Amino acid sequence: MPRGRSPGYDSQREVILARAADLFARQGYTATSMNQVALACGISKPSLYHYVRDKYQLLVEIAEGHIDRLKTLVAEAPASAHEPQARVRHLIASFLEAYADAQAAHRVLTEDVKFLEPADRRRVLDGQRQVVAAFAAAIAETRPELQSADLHKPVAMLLFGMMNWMFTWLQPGGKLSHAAMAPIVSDLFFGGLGAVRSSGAPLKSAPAARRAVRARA
Amino acid sequence: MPRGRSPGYDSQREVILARAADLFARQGYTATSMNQVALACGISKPSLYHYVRDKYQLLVEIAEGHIDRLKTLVAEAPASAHEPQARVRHLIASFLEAYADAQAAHRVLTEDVKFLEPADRRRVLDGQRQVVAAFAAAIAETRPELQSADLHKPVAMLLFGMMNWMFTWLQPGGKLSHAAMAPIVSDLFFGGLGAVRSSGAPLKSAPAARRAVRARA
DNA sequence: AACTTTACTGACCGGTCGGTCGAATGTGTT
DNA sequence: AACACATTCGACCGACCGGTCAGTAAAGTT
Repeated sequence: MPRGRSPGYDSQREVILARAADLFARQGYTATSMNQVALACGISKPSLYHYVRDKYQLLVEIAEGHIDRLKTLVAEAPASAHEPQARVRHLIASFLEAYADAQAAHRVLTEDVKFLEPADRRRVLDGQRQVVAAFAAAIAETRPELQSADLHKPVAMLLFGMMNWMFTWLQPGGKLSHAAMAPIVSDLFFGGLGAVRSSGAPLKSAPAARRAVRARA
Repeated sequence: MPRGRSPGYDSQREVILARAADLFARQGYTATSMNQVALACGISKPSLYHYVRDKYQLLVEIAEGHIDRLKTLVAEAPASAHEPQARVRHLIASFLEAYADAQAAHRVLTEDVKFLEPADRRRVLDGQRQVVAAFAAAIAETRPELQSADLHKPVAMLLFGMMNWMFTWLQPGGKLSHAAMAPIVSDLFFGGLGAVRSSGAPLKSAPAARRAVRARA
C-alpha cells in the first residue's frame, strides 16, 4: 500500500462544501455550475471531481449536514431546562444561533430540497418533521389544550415561520442580530400563545401571555 | 390594416403566465425549460415565443403581477376599518386569501427574485418594502412604543414570516385552510405583541394581549 | 530506485439550454 | 380575388451544462 490520502484532503473537502453551499444559497442549486464551484475553490473542475462524486452529492451533503445539526440541537435541549417554557425559549435561541452560523446551508435546506431525489428528500423531510415534532411537543407542555385541539403543530410551524423567514430580511452585518431577535421572538410567541383559541369558545383571559412575562427574566 | 390580434390572444397569454408560474413554483426558474412551459401549454416552443418575448419576461411579469396585487390590497385596506388592530387583522386575512389564490406566483416572488436583473429586482423589492412599511405603520398604531424603539418593522417581518412560511407546510387540499389560519395568526400576533419589550425595561403586564382577546370577537 | 497511488489539469464529449429561421396555413380587410 | 399579417411549427444554432479522458507531477511505501 504505497500511499494514503493527503492530510489536507478532509479540510479541502470541507472548503468545497462551504463554497458550494454559499453559491447554492446565493444563486440556487440549478443556477450554479460546477465550473463556478471549482473557480470559487481555486481548483480545476476535474480536481473538484476528485473530492466530490458529482454535483448532486454536494446538495445532499449540505442539506443532510444541516438537518443533522438541528437534530442534535433538539436532542441536547431537554437536559438543559426543566420548566417547559424555558426549554422552548432555549430551543429558539439555540436554533437562531445555529441559523446565524450556517446561513448558507440553511438557505439551501429550505430552498433546494425540491431537487433531492425522492429517497433523499424523504430522509431530509423526515428529519425536519422530527425537529418540528420536538418543538410542538415542548410547546404542548406549556399549553396542553392546544394539543387536544390539534393546533400544537400548526402553531409550531408559525414559530418556525418567524425564525426561518429571518434569513430573508436580517442581514448579517446589520445592527439587529439573530441573537438579539431570540428574546423578541420568544416573547412574541409565548405572549401570543395565550390568545390563541384552543376551541371555538373564545378565551376570556390570556394566562399564557402573563406567564410569558414572568418567565422572561 | 389587414388584420388584428386574435380575440384569444390575451387569454392564451394568461394561460401561459399561469402555467409558467406553476412550473417555476414547483421546479424553480432556472430548472424550468421553455420546452416544458410550451408543453404544459399544449403549444410548440416557437408558438410560445409568439406570445412572450423571452423566458425572463415571464419571470418579471409573474413577480410584478403578484406584488402589484399585494400593493392594491394594502391600498384598499385603510378605508375598511378605523380601529388600528382591526385594520391589521383585516390585512392579515386579505393577504392570506390572496396567497391562497396565487400560491404559485407567491412562491415565485419569494424564491426567484434573485434571478431578476438589478433594475427589476429593485422595483420588486421596493414594492415589498412598501407593503411591509404599510403593515409596520398599522402595527405601530396599535402600539406606538414599538416604533420609537425601532422594533415595528422587525416585528412586522416576524408577522410576514408566519404568513409567508405557510405555503411551505400548508397543503391546499389539507383540512387546515389559509382562511382558517387567519384568526390564529392574528390572535398569536396581537396576543404576543403585548409581551414584546419596547426597551430594556421588562414589561410588568401584557396589556396588548388582553386587548387582543377583547378585539377578537 | 521501482512502483503505486494521489493530486491535479487541458481538452473534450454528449446533451440540453434559450432562442431563431423559414415556411405553411389560416384569417380578417380591401 | 388579392393582400397583409397572425398563428403555428419542424429544424436548427451557438453556448453552456455536468461529467470524463488521457496524461503529468509529485509523494509515500517498499
